[in-house]
Amino acid sequence: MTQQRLTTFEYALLGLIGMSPMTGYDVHKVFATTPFAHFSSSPGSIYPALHRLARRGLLEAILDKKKEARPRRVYKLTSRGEEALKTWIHQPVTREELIRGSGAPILRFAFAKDHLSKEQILAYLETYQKVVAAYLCELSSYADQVATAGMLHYRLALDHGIRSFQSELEWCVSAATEIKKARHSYRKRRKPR
Amino acid sequence: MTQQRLTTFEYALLGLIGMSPMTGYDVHKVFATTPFAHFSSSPGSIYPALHRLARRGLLEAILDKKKEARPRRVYKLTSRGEEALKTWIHQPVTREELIRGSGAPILRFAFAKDHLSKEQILAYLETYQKVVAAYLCELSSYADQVATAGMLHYRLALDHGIRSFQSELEWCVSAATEIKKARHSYRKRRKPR
DNA sequence: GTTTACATGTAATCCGTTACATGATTGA
DNA sequence: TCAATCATGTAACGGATTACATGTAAAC
Repeated sequence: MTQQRLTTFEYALLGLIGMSPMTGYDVHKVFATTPFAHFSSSPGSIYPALHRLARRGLLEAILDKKKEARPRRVYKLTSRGEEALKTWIHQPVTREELIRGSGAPILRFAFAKDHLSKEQILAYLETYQKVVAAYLCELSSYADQVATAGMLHYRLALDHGIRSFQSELEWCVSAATEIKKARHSYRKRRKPR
Repeated sequence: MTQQRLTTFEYALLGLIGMSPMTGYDVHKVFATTPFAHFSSSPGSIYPALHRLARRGLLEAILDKKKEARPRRVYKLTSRGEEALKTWIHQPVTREELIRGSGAPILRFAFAKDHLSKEQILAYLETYQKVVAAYLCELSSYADQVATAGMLHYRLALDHGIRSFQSELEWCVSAATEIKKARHSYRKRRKPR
C-alpha cells in the first residue's frame, strides 16, 4: 500500500489526535483558540480531512451514540496512522519546506516528544539549524548584490526575511540548550540517558 | 465589475509584472532564483494563473511573433490590473493574514513604493506593528498559562512563534526609521512618468 | 549534432474555501 | 422558549500540484 503524501494540515490533525483522541469540534476549538490558529478552523476543512484520514485507515472513529443521525465521533490514531505520523516526524528539515513556510519543521518538533529520543531531537534541531544557516547565507549574499542598487523597499523586504531566519536560527540554538539541560521523559529506546 | 478576490500568488504576479513587464518564464526565473522562492515556480502554477489574470482583464499579453505555434508572451498590467494591485496594496495588515502566514503583509510592502506616499507607507508600517504587537500579547498571555504545565516541547514551539513575531515587530520599527530618514522617490500626487 | 537553456502549454487529481444546512444540549 | 454553544455535515468552485508534452534558440 503506497503511502500517498499528506498535507501539513493533515499531519497537524494526526499529531493533535495522537496527543489525545478528539472530535472534529475539539480540533476546531484548538485551531480557533490557540496558537495553532495558523490552520483553518472551518468545518469545511476539518471534517472532510478527518473523513479522508479515516478512509485511508490512519484514523478510527469511535461513535458516541450510534442511533443518532449524526453521532459524536471521537477520533483516535490507528496503528497505521501512528506509523505515518512517526515517519513524518522522522523527516529532517529540508531547504524546500523551510522556504515554503509551511510551518512543518516546527510542527514536527512540537509533536516529536513521544516519537523521538532526546538524541534524535537534538539531531533534528541540528539539521534544522544548519538548513536555516545555509539559507541565511544565500539571502545574505543576495542582499549584498542588492545593497548597492539602492532599491530601498526591496532591500528592506529582504531584511525582513533575513531577520526572520536569524531569529529562527537563534531559536534552534536556544531550544537545543533547553532540551539538553532538561530532565524530561522522551521516547524510550534501548539505551536512554 | 464584481472584483473577485485574488490569491497572494496572483497578487505577487501582478506586483512583479507591475514593476516591469515579463513573460511567464521571467516569472519562473524570479521565483526559482531569488528570495521570492516562497512561491511556486512550476509552469503548472504560473501559466494558468497568467491566463486567468488575462481573462479577467487584469493582464494583457503582447505576442512576440504571432505566427509561431506558441509565441512568446510578454505580460503587462492593464489599467484594471493596476487598480486591483493598488487596491490590494492599500489594505492595512490584519490579524488574520498575519496569523495565516501568507506573507502578504511583507509582499504588499515590497510593492508599495510606486503606489503609496511616504506617509501612507509609514502608516502601513504603524498598523503592521500594532497588529504584531497585539498578537504578541495574545501569545505571551497564552505562554504564561502553559509555562507552569511543564510541557517542554509545546512551550518551546510557542517560544518559536513569539520570537518570530518579536523579530517582525523589530523589523517594522527599523523599516520605519530607515524610510523616515531616506531621501527616496515615492508616489507623487500627480502621476509621474 | 546534441545538449542546455529558453519558453509555453495541458490534464488529472485533490485539497481548501465558502456558504449553506442540520441537529443536540445547555442555561437564562 | 429562546439563544448560545456544541457538533457534524454537504455542495460548488476554484486553485495548486504533479506529470507530461512540445517547441525554439543558442552554445559547445
